[in-house]
Amino acid sequence: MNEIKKYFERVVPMSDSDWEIFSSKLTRRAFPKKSIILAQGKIENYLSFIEKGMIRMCIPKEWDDLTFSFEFEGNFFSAYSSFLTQQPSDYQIEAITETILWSISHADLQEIYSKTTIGNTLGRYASEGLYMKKTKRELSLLTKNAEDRYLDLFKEEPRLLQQIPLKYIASYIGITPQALSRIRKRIS
Amino acid sequence: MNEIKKYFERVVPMSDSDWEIFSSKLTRRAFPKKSIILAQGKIENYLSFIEKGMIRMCIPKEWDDLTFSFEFEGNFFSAYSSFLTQQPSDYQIEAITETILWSISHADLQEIYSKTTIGNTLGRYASEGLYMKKTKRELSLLTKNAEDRYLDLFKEEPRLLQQIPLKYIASYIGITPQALSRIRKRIS
DNA sequence: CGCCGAGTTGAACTGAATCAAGAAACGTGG
DNA sequence: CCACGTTTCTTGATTCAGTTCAACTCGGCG
Repeated sequence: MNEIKKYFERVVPMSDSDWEIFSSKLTRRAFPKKSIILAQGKIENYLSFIEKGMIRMCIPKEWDDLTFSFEFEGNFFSAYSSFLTQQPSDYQIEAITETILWSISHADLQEIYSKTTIGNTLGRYASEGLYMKKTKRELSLLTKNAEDRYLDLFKEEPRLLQQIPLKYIASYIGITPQALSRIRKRIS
Repeated sequence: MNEIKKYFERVVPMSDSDWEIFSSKLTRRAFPKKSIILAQGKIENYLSFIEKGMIRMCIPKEWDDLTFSFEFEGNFFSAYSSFLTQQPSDYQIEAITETILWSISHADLQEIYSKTTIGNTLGRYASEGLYMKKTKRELSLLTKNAEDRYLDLFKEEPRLLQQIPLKYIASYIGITPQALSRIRKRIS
């Protein structure tokens, strides 16, 4: 759980009392490999920090299961739109490996927003980060070919690509599993 | 300027005093056709409402000028990342036609955030909207072909496609001008 | 043991890029 | 207001990345 405090303090200094308020709201949640953390159509009630494991966000029905993002140890995630609007989520969140989360509920987070000054800073930082990540992906999809997108992903998260099924990576990159298989063969 | 109040009130009710505070900070800015509203590398100082005209956000150097979005009359825009972080903008903003904006500066907006309760609501609403727009575009780029993306754009904003140079639309869709020319021919 | 999902490989096909050249529209100066 | 050069758009021919369909292999699990 100490990892979470470190994460915050990379962004903004946090007083002991702020941390006290925040950490008291955290709930530990564990998910086995391949389990569903948030089903499509459900309302996202949590903002979660990944202590261990990795997850993917996807739309299972779209184009035979489309992956939109992966998240790994030491990062926050949420089905952001659903969490903010409290409407059913278009996206599904799945645990790729066994995963341990520290989660804060929507209601508790609102309370933190009202009780601490850093709440809003962190919230804005989160939304900025998400936005910029999407922007980067947009640029990549528009200007790069599949091979370059694969290499970019590999460069960022080499350790993970070992553990993630090829078909998920392919759908994230925006190509078929066959095409990715050929790319891997070509570059190795 | 009354359009702006209407815009806000679609989102959240606004008291007269809130509106008074807000509107007193608005500056009218006019730009001729093809002029640069914000050059790449400059820091975005404004959040702007389009009273008249249309703009596009682009990266002029990337892949020979890549268009990321269009914005039209009755909407807000900003080089969002630059505005929030007050760092130089990767994007350039250009007036496609003659354009009239009502703009609020970064400093004034901070003041409004502190003076009114709706400021934060509106700010969050703006970032949500931007995020969801990007998400929609991501899905479109991953699952649809160029022709469908063109038809989608046409469906949303038919009046505009007349006025926007084909090459900008092509780069927004993610194809070459030649390919878009052929698509237009095919579907007409 | 046998099955089933995941990955690999091959062959044919297709949407879009690229290269190239001509036509139309546009703006600027004489 | 026309003439010129420049930019934008169109059209054709060729090439290429990635899809689709199909068959085969491998590893894990009931």
